[in-house]
Amino acid sequence: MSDWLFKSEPETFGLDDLAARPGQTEPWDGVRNYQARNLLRDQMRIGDRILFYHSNCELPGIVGIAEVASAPRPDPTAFDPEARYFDPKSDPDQPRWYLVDVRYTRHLKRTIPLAELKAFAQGALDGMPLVRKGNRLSIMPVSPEQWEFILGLE
DNA sequence: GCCAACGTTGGC
DNA sequence: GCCAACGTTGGC
Repeated sequence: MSDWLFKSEPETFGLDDLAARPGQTEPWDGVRNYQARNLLRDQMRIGDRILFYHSNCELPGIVGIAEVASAPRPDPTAFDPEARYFDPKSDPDQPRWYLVDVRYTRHLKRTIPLAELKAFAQGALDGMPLVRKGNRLSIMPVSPEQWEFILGLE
Protein backbone atom coordinates (compact mmCIF):
# COMPACT_ATOMS: atom_id res chain seq x y z
CA MET A 1 0.00 0.00 0.00
CA SER A 2 1.38 3.35 -1.03
CA ASP A 3 0.55 7.01 -0.66
CA TRP A 4 0.60 9.56 -3.46
CA LEU A 5 0.19 13.21 -4.28
CA PHE A 6 -1.87 14.22 -7.32
CA LYS A 7 -1.81 17.69 -8.78
CA SER A 8 -4.81 19.25 -10.42
CA GLU A 9 -5.72 22.69 -11.64
CA PRO A 10 -8.90 23.69 -9.80
CA GLU A 11 -10.14 25.68 -12.79
CA THR A 12 -10.02 22.52 -14.84
CA PHE A 13 -10.92 19.87 -12.29
CA GLY A 14 -10.62 20.59 -8.59
CA LEU A 15 -11.49 18.72 -5.42
CA ASP A 16 -14.99 20.21 -5.44
CA ASP A 17 -15.51 18.78 -8.91
CA LEU A 18 -14.42 15.36 -7.72
CA ALA A 19 -16.77 15.52 -4.74
CA ALA A 20 -19.65 16.41 -7.09
CA ARG A 21 -19.13 13.45 -9.45
CA PRO A 22 -21.42 10.44 -9.38
CA GLY A 23 -19.95 8.13 -6.79
CA GLN A 24 -17.47 10.94 -6.08
CA THR A 25 -15.21 9.09 -8.47
CA GLU A 26 -13.47 10.15 -11.67
CA PRO A 27 -11.06 8.52 -14.14
CA TRP A 28 -7.77 10.39 -13.84
CA ASP A 29 -7.13 10.72 -17.55
CA GLY A 30 -4.65 12.90 -19.39
CA VAL A 31 -1.42 11.90 -17.63
CA ARG A 32 1.17 12.31 -20.41
CA ASN A 33 4.44 12.16 -18.55
CA TYR A 34 6.43 8.94 -18.50
CA GLN A 35 7.61 9.17 -14.93
CA ALA A 36 4.08 9.76 -13.69
CA ARG A 37 2.81 7.05 -16.04
CA ASN A 38 5.24 4.50 -14.65
CA LEU A 39 4.19 5.19 -11.07
CA LEU A 40 0.54 5.03 -12.02
CA ARG A 41 0.76 1.91 -14.17
CA ASP A 42 3.22 -0.11 -12.10
CA GLN A 43 2.65 0.81 -8.49
CA MET A 44 -0.86 2.03 -7.81
CA ARG A 45 -3.31 -0.23 -6.05
CA ILE A 46 -6.92 0.11 -5.04
CA GLY A 47 -7.08 1.80 -1.65
CA ASP A 48 -3.86 3.78 -1.97
CA ARG A 49 -4.25 7.20 -0.38
CA ILE A 50 -3.87 10.46 -2.30
CA LEU A 51 -3.03 13.99 -1.22
CA PHE A 52 -5.05 16.23 -3.54
CA TYR A 53 -3.07 19.29 -4.59
CA HIS A 54 -4.28 22.40 -6.38
CA SER A 55 -1.80 23.95 -8.80
CA ASN A 56 -1.74 27.02 -11.00
CA CYS A 57 -4.19 28.91 -8.81
CA GLU A 58 -4.38 31.68 -6.27
CA LEU A 59 -3.22 29.56 -3.34
CA PRO A 60 -1.34 26.47 -4.53
CA GLY A 61 -1.43 23.76 -1.89
CA ILE A 62 -2.88 20.56 -0.55
CA VAL A 63 -6.63 20.80 -0.21
CA GLY A 64 -7.87 17.31 0.50
CA ILE A 65 -7.61 13.55 0.47
CA ALA A 66 -8.73 11.02 -2.10
CA GLU A 67 -8.03 7.37 -2.82
CA VAL A 68 -7.22 5.11 -5.72
CA ALA A 69 -10.49 3.43 -6.65
CA SER A 70 -9.52 1.16 -9.55
CA ALA A 71 -6.64 -0.87 -10.85
CA PRO A 72 -4.54 0.89 -13.51
CA ARG A 73 -5.97 0.57 -17.00
CA PRO A 74 -5.26 2.08 -20.42
CA ASP A 75 -6.33 5.72 -20.78
CA PRO A 76 -9.03 5.71 -23.47
CA THR A 77 -8.62 9.42 -24.19
CA ALA A 78 -5.25 8.63 -25.77
CA PHE A 79 -7.09 6.79 -28.55
CA ASP A 80 -9.76 9.42 -29.15
CA PRO A 81 -8.87 11.90 -31.92
CA GLU A 82 -11.43 14.31 -30.48
CA ALA A 83 -9.90 14.30 -27.02
CA ARG A 84 -7.56 16.98 -25.81
CA TYR A 85 -4.99 14.40 -24.79
CA PHE A 86 -5.19 12.30 -27.95
CA ASP A 87 -1.88 10.62 -28.71
CA PRO A 88 -1.70 9.12 -32.23
CA LYS A 89 1.33 7.09 -31.14
CA SER A 90 -0.55 5.24 -28.41
CA ASP A 91 -1.51 1.88 -29.88
CA PRO A 92 -4.57 0.17 -28.34
CA ASP A 93 -2.70 -3.14 -28.61
CA GLN A 94 0.20 -1.64 -26.68
CA PRO A 95 -1.17 1.33 -24.75
CA ARG A 96 1.26 4.06 -23.87
CA TRP A 97 -0.86 5.90 -21.27
CA TYR A 98 -2.74 4.65 -18.24
CA LEU A 99 -5.14 5.95 -15.62
CA VAL A 100 -6.75 4.98 -12.35
CA ASP A 101 -10.08 6.02 -10.94
CA VAL A 102 -9.84 8.51 -8.10
CA ARG A 103 -12.45 8.69 -5.33
CA TYR A 104 -13.04 11.65 -3.04
CA THR A 105 -12.36 11.13 0.65
CA ARG A 106 -12.54 14.54 2.32
CA HIS A 107 -11.47 18.16 2.26
CA LEU A 108 -8.77 19.25 4.68
CA LYS A 109 -9.87 21.66 7.37
CA ARG A 110 -7.69 24.21 5.61
CA THR A 111 -5.49 24.45 2.56
CA ILE A 112 -1.89 23.64 3.39
CA PRO A 113 -0.09 26.08 1.10
CA LEU A 114 2.95 25.13 -0.94
CA ALA A 115 4.77 28.08 0.59
CA GLU A 116 4.31 26.52 4.03
CA LEU A 117 5.46 23.09 2.89
CA LYS A 118 8.56 24.58 1.30
CA ALA A 119 9.80 25.59 4.74
CA PHE A 120 10.42 21.88 5.35
CA ALA A 121 12.25 21.21 2.09
CA GLN A 122 15.48 20.61 4.01
CA GLY A 123 13.71 18.86 6.85
CA ALA A 124 10.72 16.56 7.07
CA LEU A 125 9.98 16.91 3.36
CA ASP A 126 13.54 16.55 2.17
CA GLY A 127 13.61 15.03 -1.29
CA MET A 128 9.93 15.45 -1.99
CA PRO A 129 9.64 16.65 -5.59
CA LEU A 130 6.77 19.01 -4.73
CA VAL A 131 8.99 21.32 -2.71
CA ARG A 132 11.85 21.34 -5.20
CA LYS A 133 12.23 24.31 -7.50
CA GLY A 134 10.98 23.88 -11.02
CA ASN A 135 9.31 20.58 -10.28
CA ARG A 136 6.60 19.63 -12.75
CA LEU A 137 5.82 16.06 -11.80
CA SER A 138 2.05 15.78 -11.51
CA ILE A 139 1.98 12.47 -9.64
CA MET A 140 4.53 11.63 -6.97
CA PRO A 141 4.99 9.13 -4.17
CA VAL A 142 4.53 10.22 -0.56
CA SER A 143 6.26 8.27 2.20
CA PRO A 144 4.30 7.29 5.31
CA GLU A 145 6.44 9.74 7.29
CA GLN A 146 5.70 12.56 4.86
CA TRP A 147 2.01 11.72 4.91
CA GLU A 148 1.86 11.89 8.70
CA PHE A 149 3.90 15.08 8.80
CA ILE A 150 1.81 16.91 6.22
CA LEU A 151 -1.51 15.97 7.79
CA GLY A 152 -0.06 17.02 11.12
CA LEU A 153 -0.03 20.56 9.71
CA GLU A 154 -3.75 20.49 8.97
C1' DG B 1 1.22 38.02 -17.62
C1' DC B 2 6.03 36.77 -16.96
C1' DC B 3 9.41 33.60 -17.12
C1' DA B 4 12.40 29.73 -15.12
C1' DA B 5 12.60 24.97 -15.31
C1' DC B 6 11.87 21.02 -17.53
C1' DG B 7 10.49 17.21 -21.01
C1' DT B 8 10.13 16.15 -25.79
C1' DT B 9 11.17 16.46 -30.57
C1' DG B 10 13.80 16.34 -34.56
C1' DG B 11 17.85 17.73 -37.42
C1' DC B 12 22.26 16.41 -38.03
C1' DG C 1 23.68 10.23 -29.67
C1' DC C 2 23.98 15.19 -29.19
C1' DC C 3 21.72 19.28 -28.42
C1' DA C 4 19.03 23.42 -29.95
C1' DA C 5 14.43 24.63 -30.46
C1' DC C 6 10.09 24.32 -28.89
C1' DG C 7 5.98 23.65 -25.96
C1' DT C 8 4.27 23.13 -21.33
C1' DT C 9 4.04 23.56 -16.37
C1' DG C 10 3.20 26.22 -12.64
C1' DG C 11 4.87 29.62 -9.08
C1' DC C 12 4.85 34.27 -8.47
